[in-house]
Amino acid sequence: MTKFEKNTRNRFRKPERLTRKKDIQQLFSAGRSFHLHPFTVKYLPLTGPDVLTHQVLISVPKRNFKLAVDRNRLKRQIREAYRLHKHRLAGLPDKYAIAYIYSFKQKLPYKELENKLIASLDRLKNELAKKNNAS
RNA sequence: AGUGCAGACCGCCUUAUCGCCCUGUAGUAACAAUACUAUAGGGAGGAAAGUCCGGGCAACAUAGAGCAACGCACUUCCUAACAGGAAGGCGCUGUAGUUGAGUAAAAUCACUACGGUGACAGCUAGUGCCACAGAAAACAGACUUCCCUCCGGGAAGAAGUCACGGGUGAGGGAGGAGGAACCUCCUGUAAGGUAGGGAAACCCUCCUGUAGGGGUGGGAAACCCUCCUGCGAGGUAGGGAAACCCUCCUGUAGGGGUGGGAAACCCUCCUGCGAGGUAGGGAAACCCUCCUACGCCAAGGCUUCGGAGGGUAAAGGUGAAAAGGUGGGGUAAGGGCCCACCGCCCUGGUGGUGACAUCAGGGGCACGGUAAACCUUGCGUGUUGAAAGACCAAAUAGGUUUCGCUGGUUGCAAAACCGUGGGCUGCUCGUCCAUAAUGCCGUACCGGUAUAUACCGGCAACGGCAUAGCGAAAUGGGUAGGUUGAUUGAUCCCGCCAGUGAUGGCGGGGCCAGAUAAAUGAUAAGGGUUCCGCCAGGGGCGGAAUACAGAACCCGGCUUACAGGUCUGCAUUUUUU
RNA sequence: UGACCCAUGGUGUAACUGGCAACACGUCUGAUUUUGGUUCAGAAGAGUCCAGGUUCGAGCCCUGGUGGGUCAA
Repeated sequence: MTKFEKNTRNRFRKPERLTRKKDIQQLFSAGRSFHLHPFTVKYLPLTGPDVLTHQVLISVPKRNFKLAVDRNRLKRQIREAYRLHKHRLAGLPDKYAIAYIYSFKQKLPYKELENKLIASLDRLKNELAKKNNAS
């Protein structure tokens, strides 16, 4: 157990974000993915000695939302929801790079976003657990 | 109070919980770096947007000048700079004014006041374009029209028509006479006259012309002959006018009066005569002007068409636009041909820093529009942009070039020490790491062969060369990171001063985001503002809305988007005083 | 972040130096055929992405905006 997961307060700091360009390219070229209504989720195991936690990337395409204000607000709301519910991913042996892509053309209220994100987190955990058992 | 326009400004607030980014302080991980924890402070905009201009900053380039390319364009000022701003000029335009001109009243023009608006250098530097229509679309002149002259009187441009048109026209002068008729003489003209008889009105006769009619006249016909009737030989025209006549006045002679008076004489009436009158009227010869029949003279005239030569550009109604405009004079007709006013151009004076304004003189006018057409003129711009650029470390990885080193002592060896080189992200100290060959040539030396020259071998000394290794530096390329650039600035607030103002100066105070796959969020509660509905009228309850929009190196502008609100000015409407 | 291009009938494209927005396919109607296709004849269908300006006149020139696309890294 790392010190980040030990923390009972739901924080979301810099190391939990996916920032390395190489990792991002790797994730988008080799990662597995599934779709759950507003989100498209991609994930890939992370390797390396420095990895202490899952790393998350949140993206809202410019194609669907022209105004920067709308994109920023959606990303902030998704990040807030992830911050409050990321503990549902605890207990996995490996650490993963995860990309949340909001692929819906209309804005959703925060409550709905939160519910959908919880569902997507549960499904992600199940898929990962299944994969580990199989291997 | 409402509405509209213009300008300036604000552009939701508070609390709690969970979070994010930056900075300071303290603590923990030995220091540092870094991370975590605690705590304090700060954390999107008027447009952060579009990326349309301008600058700072940085790298590279650069002798100077020019060309090209791009941009700008009324003036002066502000500014680091600008395509920005301020003030002004000019053009266009809105409202108001009774101020002036103008009109019947208006329209309209000018002026004044308050605004709005303009990519506002140059088409009298050049080139290009101006569809259709129209005679013509830009050197003005071709066409139509208009005007003049000529093309013909017995010859010719053609045809038609008419004697209509142009002159002359009741001539002029001298003598006789009051004057006319009349007579004599003279004279002018292209022509310039009015039959005979009678005194004359007028009548008669004749000639001629013309119009109409008749003829059992002629003739083939054209036409001729003849007869009858009508017309023509001046004017009811205008003005003047002698003789003469009448009236009146004056004079004179005679006469009358039952007029006056003593008388002289006076008054009045009648008649005659003569002379006269600035008197009145009539009369008309005649004169002047005008008109005119027939005749006469000259010549054809007029109209239309055509031809030749010339004048003119006013007219042509088309077009978005037509060759200065309006009016008058002038002309054969016209024209800036001339003139007045307006416009335009040139020159000069005055005022203004200047754009420009105004005044005077000159030019008669050449100058259509289009430069958001090419272009010309003036001014400006080196190129590239923070993913620019600078620094650091890693993989002790490679390429190329240059330089340096590949030693010494102890020791059997391992190893140690000295020296040398390098690292520890600036220097010193300190500490750590490395210190790894061989060949060839020459010189000297040693050994051998050899009488000597010479030859062979060795070499731990010196010098040189080659390869290899190690190190450093430079350079070029690749991979993935970090720090910096990068937040104290053409800064913000307040006050004073200068300036019409944009703005600038001085003084005091403040520090106000700094992310980098990229920070401002979520939840809850309350409030504010606006609108709607209900209760009801101070107010309360409920519902809805709360815009446009998110920093990315930093500034100055412009443009675009925007719920709602505040202030100021102007205009207008209503109510109250 | 920087550089650049495009927008015209339902679709794909023209319109040269500013002067009546053209062509093909498609659609519709009629003819030919037993019917369909082919073929032939004819017709309809736009005001040029939006707003403003320059000009007598704008698809074209200028300014601002909207949408779409390409390139460099």
